[in-house]
Amino acid sequence: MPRDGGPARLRLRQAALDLYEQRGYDQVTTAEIAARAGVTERTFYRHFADKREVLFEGEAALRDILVTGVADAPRTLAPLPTLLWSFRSAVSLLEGNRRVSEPLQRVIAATPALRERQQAKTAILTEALATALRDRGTPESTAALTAQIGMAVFSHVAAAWFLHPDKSLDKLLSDTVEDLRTLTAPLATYGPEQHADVEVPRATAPER
Amino acid sequence: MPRDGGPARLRLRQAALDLYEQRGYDQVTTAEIAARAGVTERTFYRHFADKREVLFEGEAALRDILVTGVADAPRTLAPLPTLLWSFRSAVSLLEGNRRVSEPLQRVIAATPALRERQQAKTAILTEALATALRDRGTPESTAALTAQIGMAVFSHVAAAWFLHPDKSLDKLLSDTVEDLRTLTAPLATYGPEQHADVEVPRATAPER
DNA sequence: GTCTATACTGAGATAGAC
DNA sequence: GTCTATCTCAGTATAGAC
Repeated sequence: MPRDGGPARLRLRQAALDLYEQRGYDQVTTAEIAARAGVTERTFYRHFADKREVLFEGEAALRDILVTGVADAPRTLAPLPTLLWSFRSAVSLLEGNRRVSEPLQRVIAATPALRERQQAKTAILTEALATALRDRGTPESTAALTAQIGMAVFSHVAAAWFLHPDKSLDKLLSDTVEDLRTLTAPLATYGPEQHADVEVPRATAPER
Repeated sequence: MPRDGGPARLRLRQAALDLYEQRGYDQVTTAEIAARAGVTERTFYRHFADKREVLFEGEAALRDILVTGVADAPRTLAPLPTLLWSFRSAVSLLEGNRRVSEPLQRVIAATPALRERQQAKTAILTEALATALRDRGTPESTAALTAQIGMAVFSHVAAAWFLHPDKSLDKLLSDTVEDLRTLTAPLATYGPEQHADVEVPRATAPER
């Protein structure tokens, strides 16, 4: 019997993706996936925590690349440029996996339960980036915010890349950074005092 | 039997929060929640789509406030300041619901499945803000990115508010905006050409 | 309101890789 | 020998169909 990462695990992943794509996520049972991979249902659950997790193996690989990128970035870079530097180090990983990630993203987009899981994975990745920033000296107080801004940029680039397969990731990244600069430019004049004279509607608090 | 929003629904929400807090989310069955609320398990599922949804009624109220805030913001404001303006309109909602939202956030934080759902709700809220921005003329291309940046600020403020209950939300918001300005300041010198001479590590593409 | 499919868990046993 | 992947069997609870 092969060890971890062996054929069984890989066959389960491929079987799951195939079946989810053919018939839709909720029309597929874990028993079917296991059968197609040539193992029992219980084995499926020994490899993957649940029916969704089988599609998200690749997230860990991306996370490792990005965290390593942050650790390896020039020490002179500020926090947000550090993240951008790290993103560029993942470009070839993304480009190389397009063949797999495109059908994967289609299946995820079509299934609420899978979208939920992907958002959770993104949150984990964001937290990992925040930790990586703290490890290289970014202050506690801003590491989390920086990571969130960075992930917003990254997600935006990834989304644009699926819509415009012809454009290069490098180009999309610098375009998005340009957008971010434009968006945050008006903050130069933002302050609490500036708005003190503006009528701000105060909603009365219901339940929540 | 009362209609939607009636006592039964409210009792179910309170019963679920109490039980989840006392014994932990996965140690509570929907049958128990229903019994404590004095209804059948079937009634639970008539009111809420699943075991998680019962805790997230308040998200819709927050979403309505924020979307309305965006629609009502002065037309002269740029996209991101529009969101900040909207956030200030929700301050009293948040302050008024602190008594409820604190135990709620504790339960959610302690349960992976509930955190996942909350992230999904945040994603829905982000999309609603992007749509609200588009409705007032923000270009397609930047509305989504703006909404993501805005939600990062909002989440950051909310998190800080739970850690520092003494500080005012208004103060935390302007502090966070100040942080955002500082973070994005170095982008002025960012560009693809600037990094062309820097050695960027290219990872070899595994699976994903 | 009733019935049921199926996602998921636990304990215990086997067997091959090291 | 240990470790780990796999299977068997039995069970519970969620959520959807009727």
